[in-house]
Amino acid sequence: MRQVHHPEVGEISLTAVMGALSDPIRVGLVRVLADGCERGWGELRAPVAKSTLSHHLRVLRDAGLTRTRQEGTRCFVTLRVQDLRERFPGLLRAVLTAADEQDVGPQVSTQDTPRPTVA
Amino acid sequence: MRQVHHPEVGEISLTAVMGALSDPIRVGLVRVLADGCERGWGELRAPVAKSTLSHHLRVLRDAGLTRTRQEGTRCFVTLRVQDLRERFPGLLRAVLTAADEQDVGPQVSTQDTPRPTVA
DNA sequence: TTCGATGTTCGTGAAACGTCGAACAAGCTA
DNA sequence: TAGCTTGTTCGACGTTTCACGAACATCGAA
Repeated sequence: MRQVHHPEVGEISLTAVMGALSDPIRVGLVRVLADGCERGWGELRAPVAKSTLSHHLRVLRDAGLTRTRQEGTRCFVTLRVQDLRERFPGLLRAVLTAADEQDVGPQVSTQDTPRPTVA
Repeated sequence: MRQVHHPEVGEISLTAVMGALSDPIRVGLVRVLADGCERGWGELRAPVAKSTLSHHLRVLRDAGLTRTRQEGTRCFVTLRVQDLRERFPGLLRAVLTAADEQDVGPQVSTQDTPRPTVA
């Protein structure tokens, strides 16, 4: 399809990351990817049209939160856990903890392994 | 002028906070207020019209990041450090560290004239 | 080569955002 | 009372965001 751009670790902007995390669907996506494992694009489930999902994944990618890898016609998405830890120590953990607590973006899941509901 | 609304600690939404922190000027304001001390509205300096500054302070207040107190015709603003720590442990520190590192919102400052210390 | 699957991009609206200046409201002060 | 100070609100403007369906590009399979 097209080679996409990923910002370098040093280029990841705080305000861009904050903006990316200001939408419940995107926070839901981050939660799904939180374990650092790669997920297939088509595996992701969100209550929006696929063009909209593509848009959200693009925002996350452009902000430097995720990395997209292409393989044939398929895409795989990863949360840039290590890069984020390096650039913003403590931020990811704080966000994920709060997101779990408030159950942000609950309708986002993966086809195979739905996220367990937090007690 | 008007009684403003401040969300309770338990009502502070993660996505609202992230959205509030997605603008450099607002991050600059948070940096200025980071020590937890109260600042006078008129003491704040930012490269925008006062109506715009009022808008930004409103966004911060509505998101639950700051508290506004009125005294006569003047307003005083505080960062809700304790509330934020309680609601989002580790978040504020991570954000401030990154904001300092990237020098976000550098044009925001306080007028460094002596001001009445508020107890 | 043709077909189907997979994401991206485009075109289009509706809504939200950031910005400004002007007008306003509330409280001091002369 | 009048006038000044302080900050909010309003209306306007242009930009950006989010949403959708349709069209497109690319690759693997038939």
